Amino acid sequence: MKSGESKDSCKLDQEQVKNLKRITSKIPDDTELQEDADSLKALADPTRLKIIHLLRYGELCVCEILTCLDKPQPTVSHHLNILKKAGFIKYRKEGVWVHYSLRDREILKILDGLSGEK
Amino acid sequence: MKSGESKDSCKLDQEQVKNLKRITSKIPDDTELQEDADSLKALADPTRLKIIHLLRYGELCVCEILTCLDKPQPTVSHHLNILKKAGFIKYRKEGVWVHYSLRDREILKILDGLSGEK
DNA sequence: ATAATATATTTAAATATGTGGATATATTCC
DNA sequence: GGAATATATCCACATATTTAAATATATTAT
Repeated sequence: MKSGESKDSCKLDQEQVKNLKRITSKIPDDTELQEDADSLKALADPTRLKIIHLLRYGELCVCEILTCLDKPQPTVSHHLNILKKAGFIKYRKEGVWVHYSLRDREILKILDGLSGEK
Repeated sequence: MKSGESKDSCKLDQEQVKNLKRITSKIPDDTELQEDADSLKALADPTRLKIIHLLRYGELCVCEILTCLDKPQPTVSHHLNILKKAGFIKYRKEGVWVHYSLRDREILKILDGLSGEK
């Protein structure tokens, strides 16, 4: 193998290289890709998806969410924390109670876009 | 603690219970939630998001994708496999070359819905 | 103050996932 | 048939994630 050649890649002709340069200039940079992946990762769990769906109809306190989820309280608290850090939900404290709600209903479009078609 | 009470949940009044029943009857069942989570998990990786973005402009063979990604070939092959299993991409063999393309442009709506707002 | 309640944090174990080297397969060319 | 090339699979390691028990915190009621 001559120097300058990569072991992993193959021979692309002039036109392909030109096409790839055009494409790569249009796609999001690595930072944005990482952020988007992190957002999706926060959604990519059945328990957390269920929480989002529950909150679609208005705010709920943790104990209400708990009764819908059939998971121990620390587990639910952990998932709420992940959704909060990702910016999908917010909370409002009222005495001992903590009421969670969606921060922005835009996520619902993503969820609705998932079911059925792909 | 009396029998019949759950340790993890708290006291909900009649109205709250009624409200929760109404809500839970509307949300997707656990099977669908799991499927949606699996789909999102397949997207929730920066390398795979980049592949989807690259394919937005038309089909590409593996070696073209390779030159855009700066990752060793087995790693890229693995990510392509995950996207294929999840149903986001398809391939077309042409001799030694394998050309990948989007199976449905609906995903692009999800990606475009991510950037910026939340 | 003490007790009871709602929620969060800590921690550890089990499982899943990303990565990449080594190797296999499959197709084309000579 | 043998060499070269494009891609896939196997495997092992490192890291991340889910789960849940134990414990802590914070608020309210007595």
